[in-house]
Amino acid sequence: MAARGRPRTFDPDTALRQALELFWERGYEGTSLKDLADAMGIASASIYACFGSKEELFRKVMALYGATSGEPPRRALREQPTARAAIHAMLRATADEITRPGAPHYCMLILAAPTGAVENHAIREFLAGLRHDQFTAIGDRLARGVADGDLAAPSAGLDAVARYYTTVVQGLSVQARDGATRAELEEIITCAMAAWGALTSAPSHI
Amino acid sequence: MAARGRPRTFDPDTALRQALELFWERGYEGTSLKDLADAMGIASASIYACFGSKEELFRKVMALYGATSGEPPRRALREQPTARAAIHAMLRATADEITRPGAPHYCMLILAAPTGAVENHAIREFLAGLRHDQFTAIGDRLARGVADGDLAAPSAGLDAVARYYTTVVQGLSVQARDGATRAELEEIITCAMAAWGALTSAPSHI
DNA sequence: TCCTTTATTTATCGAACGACAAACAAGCCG
DNA sequence: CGGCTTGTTTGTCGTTCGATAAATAAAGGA
Repeated sequence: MAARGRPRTFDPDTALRQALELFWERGYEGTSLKDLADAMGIASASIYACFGSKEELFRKVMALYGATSGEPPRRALREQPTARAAIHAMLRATADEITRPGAPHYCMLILAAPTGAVENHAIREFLAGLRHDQFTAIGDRLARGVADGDLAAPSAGLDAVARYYTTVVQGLSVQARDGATRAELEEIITCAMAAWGALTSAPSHI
Repeated sequence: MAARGRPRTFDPDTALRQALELFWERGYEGTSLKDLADAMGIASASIYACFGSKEELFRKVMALYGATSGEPPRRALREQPTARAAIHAMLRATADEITRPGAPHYCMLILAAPTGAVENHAIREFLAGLRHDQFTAIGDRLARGVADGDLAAPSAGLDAVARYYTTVVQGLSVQARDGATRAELEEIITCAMAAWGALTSAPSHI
């Protein structure tokens, strides 16, 4: 418990946030250890001592990212009363996050490392796993809607609808990256939600 | 006209196709000149002599990519008789291309270089421009539908609908990258087209 | 034939890459 | 204090990066 040895001269949480900023700006392979060390204000050897390696640092960065930027969409899915409202609010929360002033306009899960050198295959798998979690969360929320009675089992299949809205989330990220405004994302979301009525047969009293 | 000097010992078109394969597998930054030279069967100096630089080679690769993989979706937009059929066929042609056996399952315009090092900004801008062309082509096709009388001007706005279907195309690429099958992409497309009726008010006799 | 032109080979450039070893510094504990 | 533990600094490891200069090779034209 007691602090043995020489104390750290930097705050790991602060350094992690600075690493997040840089990885977010440039993606995984586009960010070098020298860039990171400069931005974090420490030597690269301290990165290894504190965080393990570039890859482990990135994984910790993504944990922070998920706990911050990922929370509003997750909360929307969790707290909205109906499946339809949850999906709609999740899309809007996503749009908020990927057009936030002062941060890069895209979702790191989707665009931080979609392709790259062979030796970074593990990172791509890691991100693909997180994307699969997104899909699962959406599918689970739809299933809850069925259980709650606010959503009739869609004729298209729950998985198909979940995959569709996952696709919209992922497409939104590319749109934001290409400079789409929050208002333009809202229009896209309106279009995407226009499919809801045809996809589902929600009881009319909801 | 006459072939002056020592003739080339390799076929630039073949070499370009081999470069396309490698860039497609690994993205722009993930592919090194050594990788390219090995795959193309020539020395890196010959790449510079024939193609200029890594960046110029990539631009030529993308021209080839657009002329081959890009053609079926473009043809769908061009040749289908109504806007609705054109959008639907374009989405299905896209799905065909990004699940083609023997090729990576994603669209290079979207995922070959969405993020990266600062010095490769020009490449990202280049790809962003090609993505904008996609959006424009979709918007133009919708406008033609209005002119042809098979599509009433959508209340949501033509641009919004065009941006929506562009978003779906881009999301499909991430889905394919994550292992979605052609059948699963078809389900997504069905969901995306389910919005059409609500977005537009096509004359019922079409 | 020899000159010009173009292509290929070979070798290498300086810089940056991720990663780490060794030496030094700063705290607690006995 | 003197040892122990931990963090930081410094320097450098071997590799790879994109890019090119110089030397060699193979064709046509005079």
